[in-house]
Amino acid sequence: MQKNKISSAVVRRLPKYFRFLTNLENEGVEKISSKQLSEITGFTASQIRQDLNHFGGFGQQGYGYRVTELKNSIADIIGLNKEYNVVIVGFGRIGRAIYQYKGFDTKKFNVIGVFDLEEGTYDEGKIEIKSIDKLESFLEKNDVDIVVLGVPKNEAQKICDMISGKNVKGIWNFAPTNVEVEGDVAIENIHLSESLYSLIFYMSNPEHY
Amino acid sequence: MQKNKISSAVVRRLPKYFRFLTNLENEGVEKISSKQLSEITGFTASQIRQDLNHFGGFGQQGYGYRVTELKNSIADIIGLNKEYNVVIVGFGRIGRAIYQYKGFDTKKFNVIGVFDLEEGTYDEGKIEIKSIDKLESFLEKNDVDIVVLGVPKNEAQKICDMISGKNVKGIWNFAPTNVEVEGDVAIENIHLSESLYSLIFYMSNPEHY
DNA sequence: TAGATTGTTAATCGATTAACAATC
DNA sequence: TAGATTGTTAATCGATTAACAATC
Repeated sequence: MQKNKISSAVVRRLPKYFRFLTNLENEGVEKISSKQLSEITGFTASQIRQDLNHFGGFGQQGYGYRVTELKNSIADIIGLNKEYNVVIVGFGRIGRAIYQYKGFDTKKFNVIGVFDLEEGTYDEGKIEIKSIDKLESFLEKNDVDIVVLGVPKNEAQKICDMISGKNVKGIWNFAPTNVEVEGDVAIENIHLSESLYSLIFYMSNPEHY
Repeated sequence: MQKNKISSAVVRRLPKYFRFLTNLENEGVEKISSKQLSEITGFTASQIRQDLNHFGGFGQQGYGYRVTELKNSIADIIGLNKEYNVVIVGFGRIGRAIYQYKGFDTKKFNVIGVFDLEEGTYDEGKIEIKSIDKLESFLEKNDVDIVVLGVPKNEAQKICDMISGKNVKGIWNFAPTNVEVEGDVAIENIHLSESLYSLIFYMSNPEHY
């Protein structure tokens, strides 16, 4: 019954399509062809059509795609029209940066808890930081969708062990280590130093860039 | 004369090899086979050998690889044994997080300048924040290898236009937009919302995870 | 020498690109 | 209708995996 898995290459392009289409919408563009989208995104027109057709036919032959309609369809596919309860674990530099990140719609991403080794408050008492000791019971009592992991690498796996069986659906991991969690939990890693090291590789080896 | 380009898939695995080998070294492990490394990393033994052999033969038939030696070789390949002068442009949440990020060796990454719209100081006067107006002349007078872009998306391309022709070798871009720069400059993007959106896609569509 | 494991070539698999029939 | 552009199948390309000879 299960359809073929969407390859991760396609999944990584979906947010890019969403971003470019949002820009086009803001510029007031109403229609776009795969050829035009190709020029903007750098992907081939063929690839764009292939990608979209994994999820359905959003275009009109001879015409192209309606920008707003396609943008909204992609938002639905990704799941951007739902709300998510988020907990930030580890309130160091990265946890704080994520807390205040303005890049995504904060109506959809409710940070309902912030945890760190040290209890306390932050931002003139506006943020209550709870002890990590209380994370497990918090996850049991609240409907947490996403855990943002901003703890040191030694702590990351311990937190993930707490998470399994708590109905958490995704982990956004900033710790520089691979974590595992039991059950149906998606994990997305941001490994900053790996990204920097890739950059340095290309700087050191420009013939491969 | 130019050899075949190393594929980006390989380049992205190099920092992972480096990370796992560093861990192994710290644990006191002296030798490792591609099969053992496969179990640790999740890559196939075949792939690991293929990847390494793009850069030379680092192993010994019948024996395996010496951990420290291989780790050092990979560091050399990536370019981790050199020093880099870094400038941070945009000192908001992300710029600050990167400034204080402890994940990479700060001896090798000298932050020699921090720029923002507003001049000032930070961290009890320890950090001087210069006006972005002065960035261009700073780049001319100093040998800057890497520019970290932590500005809003509308500003990002303007900064990149300043950068071309200034001997900058790499841009680490955190702005949620694609930037371009003339000349032989490597660009590495960290698109936080795209990463989050991928996570949400898999949360919403677990059958594709 | 025998066993182990690399380095490397060949086979397979999957993703991208090209082509074109369908159709607006 | 003619022109344009999608949706989709087929061809190509590149990356991964398998196999094995080389050799420590």
